Amino acid sequence: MKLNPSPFKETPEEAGSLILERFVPYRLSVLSNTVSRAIARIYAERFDLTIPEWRVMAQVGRHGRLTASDIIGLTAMDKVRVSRAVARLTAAGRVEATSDAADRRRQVLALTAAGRRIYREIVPLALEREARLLDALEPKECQALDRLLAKLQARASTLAPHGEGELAEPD
Amino acid sequence: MKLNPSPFKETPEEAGSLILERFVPYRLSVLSNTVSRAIARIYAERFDLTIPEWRVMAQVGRHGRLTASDIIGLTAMDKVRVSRAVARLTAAGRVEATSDAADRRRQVLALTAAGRRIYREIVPLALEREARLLDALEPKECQALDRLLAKLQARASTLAPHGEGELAEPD
DNA sequence: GGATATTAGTTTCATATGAAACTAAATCCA
DNA sequence: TGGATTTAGTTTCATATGAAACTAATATCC
Repeated sequence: MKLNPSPFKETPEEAGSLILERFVPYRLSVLSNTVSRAIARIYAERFDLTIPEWRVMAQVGRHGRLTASDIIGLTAMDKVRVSRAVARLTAAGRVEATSDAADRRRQVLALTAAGRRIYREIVPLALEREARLLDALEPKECQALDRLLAKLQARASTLAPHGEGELAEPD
Repeated sequence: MKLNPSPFKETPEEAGSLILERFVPYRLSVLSNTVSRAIARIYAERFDLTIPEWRVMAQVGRHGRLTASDIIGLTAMDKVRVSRAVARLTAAGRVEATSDAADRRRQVLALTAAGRRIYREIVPLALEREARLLDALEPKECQALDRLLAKLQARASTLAPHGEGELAEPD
């Protein structure tokens, strides 16, 4: 299969040379980290929440009762990260874990009243941040972004070791 | 200023609710990490290089003689990360650091012969991975991606604590 | 000239990460 | 039934990270 040359290095001098600032994996990494940092700050400062914890709360807040395994499937995080996030959330009284009577290996998770309160507070803030980011784009560009992210994720998952995935650092 | 509502949650039931899988910061994070993982594997397995080291080599390989400060400006990495990457690269004999006679706080970095050899080997592999990723897109979409990444990065930098930036983890 | 403030880069320290090993509970299957 | 395998989740351990403190050299200001 002939690969589509990147449109970013069309000029002849650039063919075969690598300019990091135009290298898409690098750009994605820097962008993702800039955005994450901005959002993580809200979670951390106002709610003492890490990103893994936020993801757990987002899923439990939306879906109701979930097990850790469900969350692993829903959040692209590995089980160690989920386990630790859940441990911290339960310690903080934001999530309650009750062991499933039908299968006592499983813990069914649900937000506590305090957890729900925080959830209701965070969601608008998170949406507002996202809106502020997307506000840099025209509505059509937003739709294009949606499609591009989906296509790239699908492709990237086939290139990755395991499938899709999350890790701590980037290029 | 009225914020443009995200086009991904137009349906009324979704307004004000947050679906993580559609949340752009989350999607960016997962995509970036999937891509990074796939590329980092090449660097690590074949060359025993970390991503920070790869970035340093990419910049020194392209620009010739640079100081650590130059690299900080060019790579969105903080000085600790650059310092460690450079230390490992010099220990491995891939980069040579000579202290600048004019300002002896500075170390001027350059690839050694071994470093250049590796650099020439990696660049095509990295470009090939990028091409394989972008090959999921139409040429027009590639151009759109280029523009979207630029716009989003510009906006994100204004939302972030410091400016643009890199960190270890994401949402 | 010489005290003070900056700048380049390194080290320390506390925290986050994930692969691999582990524990406990189900499930398989003979 | 009862041993072997799988699955849910936790713990261990080695590594990566970055804020803050630090060192050394230069620039500034009087």
